[in-house]
Amino acid sequence: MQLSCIGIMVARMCERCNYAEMLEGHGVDTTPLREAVLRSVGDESRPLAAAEIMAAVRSRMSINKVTLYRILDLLVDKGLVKRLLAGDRAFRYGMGETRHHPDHPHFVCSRCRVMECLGPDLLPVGIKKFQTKGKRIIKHVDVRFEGICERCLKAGT
Amino acid sequence: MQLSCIGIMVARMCERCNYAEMLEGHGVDTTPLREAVLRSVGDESRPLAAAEIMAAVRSRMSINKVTLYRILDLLVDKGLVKRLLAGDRAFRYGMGETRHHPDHPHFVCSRCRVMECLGPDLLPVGIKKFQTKGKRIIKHVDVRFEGICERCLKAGT
DNA sequence: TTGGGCTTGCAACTCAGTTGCATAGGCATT
DNA sequence: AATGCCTATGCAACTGAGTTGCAAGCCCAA
Repeated sequence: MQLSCIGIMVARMCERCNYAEMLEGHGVDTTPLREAVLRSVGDESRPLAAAEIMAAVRSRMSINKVTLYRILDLLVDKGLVKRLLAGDRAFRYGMGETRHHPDHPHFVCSRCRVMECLGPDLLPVGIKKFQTKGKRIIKHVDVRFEGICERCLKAGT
Repeated sequence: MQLSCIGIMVARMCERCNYAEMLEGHGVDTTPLREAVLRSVGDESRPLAAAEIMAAVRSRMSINKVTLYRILDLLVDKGLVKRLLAGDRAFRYGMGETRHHPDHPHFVCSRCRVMECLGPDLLPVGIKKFQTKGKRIIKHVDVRFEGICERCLKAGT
């Protein structure tokens, strides 16, 4: 990460330009903090709690917690980021759906509360074609697997 | 509800005896408060937030909020009650799985945050046979539909 | 009757997130 | 340059849901 935008082409796309573009593409003016928050979420393979995002952003610049929550609200609102439930009191934040990030279920370890992304293939077939049974409107489905993660299995008795 | 245990047989089972029996059956000594809490959860068709359970119990007897949370912890621990996520910061509590209450997905209205139970038939086929892919152990799957409920659809523009 | 183990209550606390203001920068208009 | 406005950020104080620590009160057994 932190690849130069005008450097030679490398395997990974220039994330820096990318995140700024993503913001603009969703009608959000980019600011250094917004970009840093989105980058912190996007550079991780698993959804993070606000406190983890704050630590990640603070490793590079200074940010107030209120600002962080406001930026997260904004990004969730614009669909760039998804607010996820892990089963404890803290929300997790992961990248919103795009071509590169298709909808997928999550796994939460009930011991260490870490949340992981599962492959979209683990979304049970047919779950996308849920009916609007009754007179309610169904907009999303959220599939959450719970159990013990690999690390805890290795570590614990 | 509140049918007499020694009265004539009516369509519904004697809930009073039932809840006490359920407690004992799960190795929990019954007390008036525990029974009242379990009844409040069991008599509802939808999962309730702690505050709603408190109101329901208090309509019949007095209870302290700490006691309520401790009883809920106990019931969840013993499997009599299930702690559910609605998308806001408050847990919901619904009856645990039994022969009469099979596993089922839930619906949450993103406008009024009310949670409803959906039929077990709405659990996408095959979701029960999820693999223990990788080296993690998967214990539960939680399927949550989100959208706008019937009441809000009628009420709102 | 002494002691231990439960259940319940009260007060104070925690944690994650929110609200209400103040400040500071940017841009447009005068 | 001065004025006004609009947005982004920060600080302090607050909120809501749940938790912790400790003190009764009660029951049963030794």
